[in-house]
Amino acid sequence: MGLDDRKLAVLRAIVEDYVATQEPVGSKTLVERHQLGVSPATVRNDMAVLEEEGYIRQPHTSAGRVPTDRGYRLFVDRLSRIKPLSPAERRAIERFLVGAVDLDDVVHRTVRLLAQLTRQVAVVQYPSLARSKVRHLELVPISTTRLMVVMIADTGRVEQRLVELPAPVPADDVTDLRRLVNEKLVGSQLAETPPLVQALVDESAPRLRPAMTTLSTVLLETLVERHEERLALAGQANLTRGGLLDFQGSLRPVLEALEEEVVLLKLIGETEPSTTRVLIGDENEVDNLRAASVVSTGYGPGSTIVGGLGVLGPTRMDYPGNIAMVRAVARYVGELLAQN
Amino acid sequence: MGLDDRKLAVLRAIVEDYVATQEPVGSKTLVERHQLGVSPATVRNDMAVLEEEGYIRQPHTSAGRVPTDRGYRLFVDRLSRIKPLSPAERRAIERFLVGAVDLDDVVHRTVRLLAQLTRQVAVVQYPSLARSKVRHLELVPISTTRLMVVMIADTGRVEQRLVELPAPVPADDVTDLRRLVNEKLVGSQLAETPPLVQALVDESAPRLRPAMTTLSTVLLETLVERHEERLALAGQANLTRGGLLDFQGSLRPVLEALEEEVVLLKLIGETEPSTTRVLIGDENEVDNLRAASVVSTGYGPGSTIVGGLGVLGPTRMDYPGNIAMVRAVARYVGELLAQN
DNA sequence: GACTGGCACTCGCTACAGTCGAGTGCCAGC
DNA sequence: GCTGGCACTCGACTGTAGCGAGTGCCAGTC
Repeated sequence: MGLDDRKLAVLRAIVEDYVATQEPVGSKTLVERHQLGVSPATVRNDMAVLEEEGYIRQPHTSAGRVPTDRGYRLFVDRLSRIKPLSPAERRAIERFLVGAVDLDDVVHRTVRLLAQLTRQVAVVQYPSLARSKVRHLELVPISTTRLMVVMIADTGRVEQRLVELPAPVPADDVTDLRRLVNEKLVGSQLAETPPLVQALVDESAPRLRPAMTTLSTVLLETLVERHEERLALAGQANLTRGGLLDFQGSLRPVLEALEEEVVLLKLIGETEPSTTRVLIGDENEVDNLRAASVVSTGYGPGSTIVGGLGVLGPTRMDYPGNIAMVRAVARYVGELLAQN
Repeated sequence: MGLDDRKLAVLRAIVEDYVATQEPVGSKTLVERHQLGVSPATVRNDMAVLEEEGYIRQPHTSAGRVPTDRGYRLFVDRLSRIKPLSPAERRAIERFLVGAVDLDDVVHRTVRLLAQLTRQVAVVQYPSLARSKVRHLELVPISTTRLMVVMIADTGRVEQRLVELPAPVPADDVTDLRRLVNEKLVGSQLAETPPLVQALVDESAPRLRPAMTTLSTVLLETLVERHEERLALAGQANLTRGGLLDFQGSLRPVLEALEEEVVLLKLIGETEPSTTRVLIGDENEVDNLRAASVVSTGYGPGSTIVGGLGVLGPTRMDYPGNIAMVRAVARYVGELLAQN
């Protein structure tokens, strides 16, 4: 494990060159491009050690070296500093996000912005319902036995569901139902509503009981259990950059994984708060994405986190740059949400 | 132009074989696989004519023949019968679509179903707002100067927008506003609302005038002018089937085109009612999709049309099969919508 | 002891030649 | 008008050879 400073410098140089050129890098070109102050032969010795330790490998005997997942990991953890954004990028972010009129708009703009800045596939999770509070519940009668439930969350998210009532409910009763659910649920965290919803049924007048029961089932189902999470995706065309070299020639598995919302949520769904997470190659547990890396972070108004966002690309990506972008975009989005 | 029956049969055989095998088809294999009742030499003569007329071409001298866009066009128009669905497919459609709880659900299930059945990229347009009628407008006060406008359309579509009011509006006034907009707009076709919305401003009491003006602007903006159209996409991974042979080796342009909602809408946005539209290769006007074909149709409850859906794939696709699928799915979705 | 220059070796890439065979166009004959 | 036959084309594949980038190792130097 004894990697002295120069060996680390060599690894850094290899990663940087490989990311830039997309070609295995050899000892000679390495000393030419970076001022390592030693000869190619020395670098070769260092490379041999790095290879033994599993940080780099040779695609075939007598080709240059390529970083392994482990090498990228070391690079990200210890050898790179987050690249500050250029003024142009900073401006792009601001310009892109002002003028968003509602949450949908914010999410869509964000995901496109991120895809454009990083030139990778971008993913943005809508603010998680589980982390949202109920701001208002509206019941709109569609017919006497049909109700449209519209839930507005404090994060700006709006969900609706059609409810089929067991029996006709007069308009006055709908008013009562509306008052009751709002009194009870507004302001509460969605993840914690189940007991409240249950109480709602227990406490409501017998007259309202059947309707309330149905309503509560739907509320629980839609808002808490079911496909509560949504996300937006952009920049899939970026996967085709770098010819077919990345992803060993087949985009298939990657495209398939991108169609699975569950998979993506697991990847960018925030775990630890406010740090930027980097998953490199094998580290993520999706088989189809063994050749991909993910950079993600949480976002939200102020210091709270309501959802995740990130980018996905080949392991051979510009980590410092992408990490910087993801963070910056997350911060801007957070500010935007805080304003509402 | 004089193509006798046998020449047409040869063309049909070429298309079918090429679609199935993905390889240029020669005269000998053709007579072996189809009972044409003539010798390879004769077929060769016919092929020469077909080539002269532009229906087929040779990738290189002395290879087999491949249909041109023009050849596919003739095939679709005159040489193919729509393939009836297999019972399994029929069942798959039914099973997939029952249990959809709301419009979002219907659209998502539909697009996945279509992608799975056809093994192509599927696109489903949400019911167009322009073709929807207003069922209900809800105004939810978020704060004294903020209003959430929720519009529920008869097609099940729900749109919301945040409105920033010029001055605080008391709760009673909100009630009045709600009553007014609903009285005026419910039941009207969205495309025809602009004059109604204008009238709304003119007729409202001076006290409500400022709020109503803002409200009307937003209504017009969101519901009529702006991104009124939405769509869902699935099956992009299917583009990678057939190796890199389709799309001459580069998915890039296709993936890019698929990210442009406007482009897709133009492709599947219905024009003539209720017919199935087939655009082959060059026929569609998007440069990036010159190598792709689109099969699309309109759908809606009963005989009205509220949106479009379709599939996109290489020109070398199973037209009869895909046409059948697209039609069948559109019909089922229409029935589903009619039930609501 | 660490670094360096030199050297033999590996091996993928490219170019080139040769062969194979699927497929064609044409033509004479039925 | 169809057919069998035939010469021809040309891409795909195979094998060989040379090139060159890159390596590992070793002996020599500071």
